[in-house]
Amino acid sequence: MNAAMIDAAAALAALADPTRRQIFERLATGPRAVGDIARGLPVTRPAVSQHLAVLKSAGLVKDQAAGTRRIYEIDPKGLGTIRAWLDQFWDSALASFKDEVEGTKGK
Amino acid sequence: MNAAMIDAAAALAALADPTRRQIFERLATGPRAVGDIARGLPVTRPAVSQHLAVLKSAGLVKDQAAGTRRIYEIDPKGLGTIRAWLDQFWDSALASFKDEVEGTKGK
DNA sequence: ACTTAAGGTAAGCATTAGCTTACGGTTAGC
DNA sequence: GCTAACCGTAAGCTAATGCTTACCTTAAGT
Repeated sequence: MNAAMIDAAAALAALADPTRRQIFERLATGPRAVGDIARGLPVTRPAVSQHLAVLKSAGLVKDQAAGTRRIYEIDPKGLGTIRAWLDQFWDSALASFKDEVEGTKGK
Repeated sequence: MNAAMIDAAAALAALADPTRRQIFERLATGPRAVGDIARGLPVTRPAVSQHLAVLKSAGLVKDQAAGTRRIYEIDPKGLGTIRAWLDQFWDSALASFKDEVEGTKGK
């Protein structure tokens, strides 16, 4: 019902791609420019640019102009929405786990 | 480096699909059989079966035979791997957020 | 034994999505 | 002003994937 839950879908879909995760993990070490990110990745720079656009619209990264370069960094907002979405199921998961270790029911 | 981090990829990819999220959310209310899950979803039962296989191999759900029916329920393991993967970036995200509110650099 | 219910699997199809090449726009430096 | 660096966008192609129909197996009920 929350607005955060809605685009938790976008954040999950964004991090589902391996290349996008690589970019995201790379940004975890600190802010970087697009060309710097593309350097060392097995894809071309335009591909990285497209991936960054997806990550940005999912609230996972932020960009910032710096002359002719654009500096990207991790945006905490996207991580927060995913975490909030996961917490929604934490109770159910714990209940399931509790039933398992107790082993009283069903067997 | 952890084994949990490796198949965090599978868990994220599994939850990236909207139908699979619907199934997962439906299971959060309690264990259900396949046909029961398919009832009310806009896809056919075999599609649900395939989705459940993906969720299962990602460690997100567990199944259990009950006569001619199979009861699926949420597996906490999959949620744990995602959470562990997310926590890996929590520090970086907080550092980024900290730089933002301080606003000393860059402006 | 026969029938019915329940569900996994195979084959095939249509859509999506990631990648590349090519191009255009903006800023720094000479 | 001109050139070079940096980056986003468009167009097009290929591979992946989600869905359906059809089939087969297993278990329960009569």
